[in-house]
Amino acid sequence: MPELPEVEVVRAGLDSLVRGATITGVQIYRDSCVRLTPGGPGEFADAVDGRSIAAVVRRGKFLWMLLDGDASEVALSAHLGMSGQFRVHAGDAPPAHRHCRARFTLTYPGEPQRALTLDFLDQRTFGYLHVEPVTATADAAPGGQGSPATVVPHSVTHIARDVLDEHLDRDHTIAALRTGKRAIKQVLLDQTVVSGIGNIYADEALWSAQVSPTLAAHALSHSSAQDVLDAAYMVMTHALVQGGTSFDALYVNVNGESGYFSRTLQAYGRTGKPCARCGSAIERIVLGGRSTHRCPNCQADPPPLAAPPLDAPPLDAPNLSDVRHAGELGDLRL
DNA sequence: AGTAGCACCTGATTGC
DNA sequence: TGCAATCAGGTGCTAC
Repeated sequence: MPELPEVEVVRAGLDSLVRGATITGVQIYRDSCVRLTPGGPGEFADAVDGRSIAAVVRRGKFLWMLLDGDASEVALSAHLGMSGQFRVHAGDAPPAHRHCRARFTLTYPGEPQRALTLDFLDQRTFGYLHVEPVTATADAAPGGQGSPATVVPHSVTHIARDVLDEHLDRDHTIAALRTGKRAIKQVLLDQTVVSGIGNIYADEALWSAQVSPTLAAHALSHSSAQDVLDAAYMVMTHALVQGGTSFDALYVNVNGESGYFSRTLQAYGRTGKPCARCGSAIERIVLGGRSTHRCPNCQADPPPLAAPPLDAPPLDAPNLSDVRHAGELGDLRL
């Protein structure tokens, strides 16, 4: 399932391929893939046809193309849901795939020979496209004073900055993670607290920080909250680097089940297998209707006051200085 | 205000 | 073998 690292891989791939292109054709194969647009697919197609793509931007799992046009700037927003993919075809495009929900024809001003076909595929149809105005905001994250001005689509204004965002208000995020009666895992999945964390990486971050997913947020210590946030950063960072290395420029694959990161998962999906730290069997519980995986020993609830030493070697954080977020329009190479 | 629960949807897997 | 039930997931909406 696409979470922040996978979406960033898609964003980077799309940005390198479609920036500067003009949308000269739109086909919608499944009307319901267009959402949050009152006029439906017709309005969507009319709004994006003829516009050029200035950049591909992301916050958390929300992705959008900034469109230049003669009217005010708008965004072609996309959410990949559980199974969304973008695929780019150079030259003659094959017939639309069975799961293709929308197809865009792209041309390049001054390069009449150059054209691309951009397909939006989505097997499970939780993903969607829409077109909407962008909004300048000091910071979409609640309480994030002092962050630089940012332009985000209207539908993204309530989404917090993500774990990899250098302007994430760390103190505010830690405080938010320690607020409320909800289990800490449910707070981690709340995209208005901190964005980009999905079910898989929430389990991984909590395993790494040795925090029980069922612990009430208000019972989380300040240092444990720091550990959880740091662990989320590490897990996301390593996934991003692995995803980036396997990325094919003309096949922008975000199918989480392709598993480029699954081999390094320590908790998610490992029910019954030994914990890499202590050997206890990883257990599966249901929390908020979502499957949750934890080590019953080193993620005991309540957590041990003195955490046992880590056997696993510490992770080194790769350099993320070239990961681009909303409002930052530099080049990116993975 | 904060929280819980459900709808949305398809394909793979499991159970009978 | 074939059918039915279950499961997976993120987000937005509604209800409490």
